[in-house]
Amino acid sequence: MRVRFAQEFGASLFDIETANDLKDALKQASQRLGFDHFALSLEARTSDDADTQMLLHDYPDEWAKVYTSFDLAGRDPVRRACDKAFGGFTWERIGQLIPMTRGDRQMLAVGKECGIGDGFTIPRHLPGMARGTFTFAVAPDRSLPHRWLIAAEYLGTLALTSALKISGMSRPVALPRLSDRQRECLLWVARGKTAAETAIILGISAETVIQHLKMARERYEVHCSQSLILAAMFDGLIGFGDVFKWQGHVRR
Amino acid sequence: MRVRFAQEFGASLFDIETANDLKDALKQASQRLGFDHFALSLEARTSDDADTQMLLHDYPDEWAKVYTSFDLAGRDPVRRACDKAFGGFTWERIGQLIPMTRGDRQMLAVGKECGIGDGFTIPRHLPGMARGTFTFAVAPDRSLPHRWLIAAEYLGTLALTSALKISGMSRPVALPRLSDRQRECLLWVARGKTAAETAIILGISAETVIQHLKMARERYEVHCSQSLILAAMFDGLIGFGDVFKWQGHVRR
DNA sequence: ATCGTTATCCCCATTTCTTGGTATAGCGTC
DNA sequence: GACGCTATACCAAGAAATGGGGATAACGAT
Repeated sequence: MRVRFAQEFGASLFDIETANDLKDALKQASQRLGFDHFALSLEARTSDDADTQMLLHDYPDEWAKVYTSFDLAGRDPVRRACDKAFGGFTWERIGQLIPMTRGDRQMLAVGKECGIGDGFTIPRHLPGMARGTFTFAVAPDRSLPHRWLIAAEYLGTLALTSALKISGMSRPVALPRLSDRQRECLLWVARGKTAAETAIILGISAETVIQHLKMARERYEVHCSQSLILAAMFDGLIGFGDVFKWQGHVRR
Repeated sequence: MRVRFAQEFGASLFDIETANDLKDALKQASQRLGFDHFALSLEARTSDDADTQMLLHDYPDEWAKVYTSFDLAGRDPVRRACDKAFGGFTWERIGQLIPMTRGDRQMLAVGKECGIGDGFTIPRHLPGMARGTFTFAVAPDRSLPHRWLIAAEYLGTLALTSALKISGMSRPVALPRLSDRQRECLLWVARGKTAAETAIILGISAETVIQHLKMARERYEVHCSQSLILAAMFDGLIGFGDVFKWQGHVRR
């Protein structure tokens, strides 16, 4: 029974200490569950140094080559859907999670040509700390083992937890802190106001607003307002609710 | 068999449209899985209204009263642990996830006095959009059904997904559609590139990039790049994963 | 065959942002 | 009292975005 296997396998994961061992174990486990391929991707913000990135997979070389050389990561619909789902999703459901462009469909088609048919992807996020996905995939002529997706999701979660442990990420990085005024200015800019408009709204000089934004950018070590807004939003300093709700009525 | 039950129950969740129906269903399901209590908490940032907060539970009145009146949410070790775990965790494992203070232990003890013994909590996050937890708990004299925690985690995830659907609702059509090129330009701008830099990256003229962005703004009926980025991100056209490197550019 | 969409390119005028400075004042801490 | 942080305000130069005009070509669908 697959669920029991997943449980036992999960227990064995706790002894794993290197990425290579993890990869081997995952390759075995994914096939045992009825999949042809797996891919684990983890991005964690570690203490002071750079961020940790881990990518383990047994995708066909062809696909990996196409994916990296054509910079497909930037247009991967699977990755975008990961920001919309609490739990694992089969790729046929992506269209329900996000709007699919023609290019998106084409990308999935190219994947099929390279040996990646249908897939099941598990997204996991720790705000401001880590983001990971685990994908199980089957060859184009085969179908997903729907009965065992629960076991697969469990296993994927454990794999990501293990990967997080391996990547040596225990301490959270200190988030940049903005002053109240800085955040306030940032929020109005995120709402689409210019610095001058924000100044009127807050009842201060436009130069001051510019100064606050300047300081905020310095703290986040970015050099444009777009990056500042997205970084602050990623860290939870501002949210879509803050940005959209003030508009009074529904955007859609 | 519990896993099959969880699957069937999960399917039934998709028809639920109100929080009350969800609560009734979850009460039944949690008991069927061998738990005494459940609690679902969801903070979602939707376009409708303000931020949505949903709290469904069948905890003893006493505990609910203590929890809210003493504002324990701010110092709840379970909540803190939720920021550290990719998957569900039993409360006995909290100490491995976060440092436990005396006050933390005391809080769990108070919970026991109110009828909440051991628990299993499932944390789920969608950066910038939603944060939710689902907890299964048993009475102080009973122990968690460890064999069915996999089914429980699956069920909890579906419940959170359902809650998100209920709170956000309204996913009609009318999503502005961007062409692939427009989206591509938008993505690079969201990554902090200027139009000129984007032009070099894409191998086209800067004027063309500006034109694509112009068209994209018109389709979304906004007049600045900030609003365009946020709107596109809200719709899932681009995601945090797309923005924060996967190409070697590190956000510190 | 025409229409709509997409992608590409160009010009111009104006506004806004970004970066580099400087400066005063209040507030709390050591 | 000195120090650090915050909020406020100003100046100047250059880079970038925005909004208003254009145009050509390829492609697919009606």
